[in-house]
Amino acid sequence: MKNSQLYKGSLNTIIMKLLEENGKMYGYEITQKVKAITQGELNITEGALYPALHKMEAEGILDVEMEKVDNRMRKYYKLTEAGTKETINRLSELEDFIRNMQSLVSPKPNLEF
Amino acid sequence: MKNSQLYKGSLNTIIMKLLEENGKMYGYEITQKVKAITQGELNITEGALYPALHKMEAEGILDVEMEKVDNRMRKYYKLTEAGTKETINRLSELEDFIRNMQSLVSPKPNLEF
DNA sequence: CAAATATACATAAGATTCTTATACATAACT
DNA sequence: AGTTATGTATAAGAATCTTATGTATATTTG
Repeated sequence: MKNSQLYKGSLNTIIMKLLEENGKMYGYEITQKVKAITQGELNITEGALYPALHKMEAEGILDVEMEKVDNRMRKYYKLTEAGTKETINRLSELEDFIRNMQSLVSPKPNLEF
Repeated sequence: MKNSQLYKGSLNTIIMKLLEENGKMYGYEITQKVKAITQGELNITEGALYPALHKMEAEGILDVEMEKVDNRMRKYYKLTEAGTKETINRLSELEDFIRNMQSLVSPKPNLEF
């Protein structure tokens, strides 16, 4: 994804959130969207992306729909019903994660005194 | 660490930040501190912690100091000079990471219109 | 007082996730 | 004609973590 190890473990959540927002997307589109949103800071590699998509499909999180555009094949992915539910959990976990990390790096002043 | 995959890759940053803040700490103390700060949400396992500490020591990020307390051994870790510099980078990366993740999950409204 | 829990460190096997490299194919640009 | 962009795919290896186990002392609890 980039040099920072921190993104490890966040790819599925990112994909699910983008699909929740955009209905359906294809792999290459996801990489470009993420690059655009993060202003080039986060580049998802194909070696990480495609296995992740395949796994989520196998798990019943995603559905696939093939489409031929400009003589090139596209595989559109969208969330299944179970995937939509799981996305809610993932986003909630992400909020907790961010909150916990912020607590760790910028501890609140002790309000008891 | 917990059930959420999101913490994967953040352990070293957490350790470094705690050591920057507290001067020196030993392994068990780190696990308890993290548990307290996150109100029990994040539990660092020994299987993750000790190899991480040993690796950072080997990389010159941490220094070790043994101490015997109550007839039990403690290994205190503290940041080396190089470790202190690296901590600044890591914390900066963490800020970027959190900012990017927030952009991805809660995209800002387009201000061009 | 015996058993369980807390304190304290350590490692090994396996799972998961990612990087790096490679592969194939078409379209567009230079 | 060659490079870049678009588009998907996989395989080998690295890195990080989980789970399980091991050792040892101190404290609490039934």
